[in-house]
Amino acid sequence: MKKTDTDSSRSGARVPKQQRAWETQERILKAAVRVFSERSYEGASYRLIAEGAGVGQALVTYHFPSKEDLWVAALEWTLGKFQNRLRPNLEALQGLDPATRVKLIFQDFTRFCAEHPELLGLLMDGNRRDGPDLTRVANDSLRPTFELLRELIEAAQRDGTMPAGDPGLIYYAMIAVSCMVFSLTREFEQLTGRDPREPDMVEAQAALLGRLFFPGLADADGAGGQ
Amino acid sequence: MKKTDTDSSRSGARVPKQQRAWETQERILKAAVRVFSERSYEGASYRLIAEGAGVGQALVTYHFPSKEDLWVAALEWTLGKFQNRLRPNLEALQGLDPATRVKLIFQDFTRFCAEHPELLGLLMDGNRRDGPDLTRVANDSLRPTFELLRELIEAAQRDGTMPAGDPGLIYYAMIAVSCMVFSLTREFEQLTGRDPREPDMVEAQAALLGRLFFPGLADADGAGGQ
DNA sequence: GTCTATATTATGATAGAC
DNA sequence: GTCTATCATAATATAGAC
Repeated sequence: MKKTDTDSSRSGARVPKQQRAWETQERILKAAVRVFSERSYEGASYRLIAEGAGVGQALVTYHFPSKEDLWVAALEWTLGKFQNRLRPNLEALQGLDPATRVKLIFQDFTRFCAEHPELLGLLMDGNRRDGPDLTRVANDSLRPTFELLRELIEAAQRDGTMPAGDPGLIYYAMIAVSCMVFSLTREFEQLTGRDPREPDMVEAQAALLGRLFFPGLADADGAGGQ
Repeated sequence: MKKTDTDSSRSGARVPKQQRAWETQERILKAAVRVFSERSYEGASYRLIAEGAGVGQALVTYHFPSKEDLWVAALEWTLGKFQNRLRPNLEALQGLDPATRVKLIFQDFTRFCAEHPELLGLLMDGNRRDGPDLTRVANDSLRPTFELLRELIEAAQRDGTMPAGDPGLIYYAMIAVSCMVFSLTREFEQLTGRDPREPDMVEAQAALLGRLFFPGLADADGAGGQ
């Protein structure tokens, strides 16, 4: 966001202001993600977020002048967390065939969604409003990963290791299977008596995703399929 | 909701009050579903809903004393629409094997979701709040359909015509594939250039659902696969 | 059943001291 | 960068006339 602090070298023992500011921003973002997720975009208020971050309300407005700004930052922060997790995986998987790569990436995304159920809520809130912000997030943050995976999916389809169908629809179907049950937790608990976030359920969900989208692939990875 | 108006037979040409009230309630519910869907639970206001229904704000409060009441009514109204569509299908499909029945029911649900993308938003809003209302809706409106389909899924798994895995997770995976892309419309449009609600995309989505969850079943129904 | 008017509270955003 | 105080607006809900 701000960046470029030449930092403590000149001012001796004093804690550099920019660094304090950055820590504050992180605390605000963390609280913002939680509140946006619990109460939706419109239900989240500067006051609640400031309270959650342990700062004054006006300070939140200082760092994120409008609510939309704060929402974009919160979403990009969450997406960034997954990108940081995806990057090393992509390198480690480079030798493998396309289908296996897609499979392992989405199975990891499933685990990520279990730990970060807030992501889907943030995205759905963005899809309700019509502003230009979602467009920006989609093109800047979502598109690169989407294009990469779409190409892998198409390659896997040519190999015959993934089902036929529009790659965009398949991509979104995998996203859906990965994350939706973790955003309908209460409902699922009410109907089945089980919490989908329990570790064995998460692994069962990852295994199911593998079985659905990669029926021809051996269930190779550690997590057994129920 | 109210019912029992002995009606015009006695009072001549006068329009019975109860019937007017019921029509008003329907107009309110229709507007409520739209506003809840566009602005989420917290962002929807009595004023906006009243405006959309063409009535005064206080009249909405009269028919639905609290916002939660209105949300429950809006959700149950939407769920009722699908139930009414499901019921005749269930009878017509009675002779068929379990897998085919599940498949056709969910493919119809996919089409329903394309026409009613508001459903997922309503449910997700309910899953954020913790009140007793979602519990009530889950047990009263969701559970019967869930139990019915869960049993069919289990039967299809015994036949070997559906993949292995926790039936609850599979049920929610099918729900996810059916409806999520229609609630992330703007994102999908931005990334792929196509509107998932276009008729051919809806049918492609229904066909994909069939291919994913019923790989052993012939693509029998009218809608061709991609 | 439907309306107008209003009480009360909370919101997003700003001003200005430090 | 962070705080306290405040403005203008909009929210849910209620009261009372018709």
